[in-house]
Formats: sequence, C-alpha cells, structure tokens
Amino acid sequence: MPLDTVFAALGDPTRRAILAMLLEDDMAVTDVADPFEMSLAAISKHLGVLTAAGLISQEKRGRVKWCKLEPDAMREASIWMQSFGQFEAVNLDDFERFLAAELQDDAPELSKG
Amino acid sequence: MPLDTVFAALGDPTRRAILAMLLEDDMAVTDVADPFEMSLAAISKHLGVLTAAGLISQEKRGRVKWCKLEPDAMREASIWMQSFGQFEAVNLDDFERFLAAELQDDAPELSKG
DNA sequence: CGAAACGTCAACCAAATGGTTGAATAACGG
DNA sequence: CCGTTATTCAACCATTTGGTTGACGTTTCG
Repeated sequence: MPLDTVFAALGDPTRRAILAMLLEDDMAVTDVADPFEMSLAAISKHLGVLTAAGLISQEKRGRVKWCKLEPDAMREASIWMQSFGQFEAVNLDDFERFLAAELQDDAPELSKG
Repeated sequence: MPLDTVFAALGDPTRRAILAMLLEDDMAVTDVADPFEMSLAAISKHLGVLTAAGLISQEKRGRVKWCKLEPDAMREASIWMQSFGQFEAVNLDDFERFLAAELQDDAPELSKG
C-alpha cells in the first residue's frame, strides 16, 4: 500500500529534512549526508526508504548517485488527507497570502514582526 | 514534533481505517474495534496513538469512551505536503516560519465559509 | 448484590526501525 | 596500476511497534 510507505517515510524528521533539501536541488548521496550528524550508511538507508516510498528517485551517473525529489508521490497521500475535508481549507487565506508574498519576490521577510 | 507523530500515526492502515470510520460519526471504543480482526486491547493501543497525535480525542461518559475525529491535527501535515506537490517555488524556511506562526494562534477560525 | 459490559494495564513476544561499524564494490584521477 | 572517492552491504545492537493474553477497575443492569 503506497499510503503506508509514504506516510511512514514522512514520519521521520531526518527524512523530511532530506526532502526539504532536495526541494532546492538534486543532490548526491554524500552531499545529502553532509549536514547530518550520522553515518553515511544511515543516510543511505533513509534514502532507500524514501525511494521505496516513491518520494525520491535515484539515478547513478558515474560513481555518483543523484537523488531527485518526486513530488507526485505525495499526491495520493495528500488527497487522502484532504478527504477529511472537515478540516476545511487550512486557513487558505493565510496560506494564499503567504504564497503570494513568497512567489512575488525572492526572500520576503514574512515572519518579521 | 507534531509532524512526526501525525505522519507516523497515518502510516498504519488500521489507524487510517479507524479515522475513516470516525469521519462518519463518533464511536465507542468497542464499536471501533468491532470490524477488525484483532483484540480490543490492540485497537485501544491504536486509539492511544491517534490520540497522542491529536488526530482524535476521547471522552469518557459513563462506562463508554467516545472517540471523536479531530481533523485540525492534519492541517499542519497537509500544508507541509502541499508545499512539495504544488508549490515548489516557496522558500521552505519561510514556510516553516509561516507554519509556526499559523499554529501559534490556536487554530484560527477554520469553520467553513 | 452479583454478573456482564467497557476499556485499560501489564507482561510478554516477534518483527521492524534506526543507528553503528567495517568490509566490499565501482568508478575516477594521477 | 594504485589510491581515493562514492556508495552499499552485512552484521550487529537497542529501541519501538504491533500484536497477544489475562487480570483488573468501573459502570450498568437484572
């Protein structure tokens, strides 16, 4: 069941941090591991979990294995959550304002004040 | 970290099934357990996990403990996910700050529009 | 009162998870 | 070729997870 693996994968803060990093750019395994205070092997395992969940893909070029975010994998899970529609547009006003500010210029200091 | 517990809770199919049941109506623990082929104690544990994650609440009236869906708990997780699927352009740091601010003032009116 | 229903607790178990280390494999680069 | 870099594999370990059973406290009801 993809929902099982996707949600389980997202349940770990290290893996969410990895996804956040990959949001900015594709990365090699070693570079993904760099900011973390754990072994490369541990990160390699986390990447395996993310890959199994379909949240990222890995492609080997030469001796470097590139990790790439696969945002589509979250779609099903996201849709499942939204089916609990009761929780109503998560403050969509605030969210849209956030997005507008975000997409408008490069680095808005929105949390300021 | 709420995201940890929410995602981890959602990673189990039994617990997702329970949430789906509670979508229809509040239920007593025994009735929640009924359709499952596992012990009442096991379901009780699952309900504990869901409660710890804030995804449901439990209120005891008489000898019956009623379980109620708390859809708000999914908001943060849902927003987090949507940032990947649809809004790759957002700055994740800003986004985390937005989330923090958003959740700080206690579930701003989400009642339907 | 005494029995049954509701639910949790405690002890236990197997399997999965998240981490470690050290050796192994593969590809570059001098 | 040989050393170095990139990554995984294998074995191991501690902890958590998801389940079981049986005993236990409450509340309801005949």
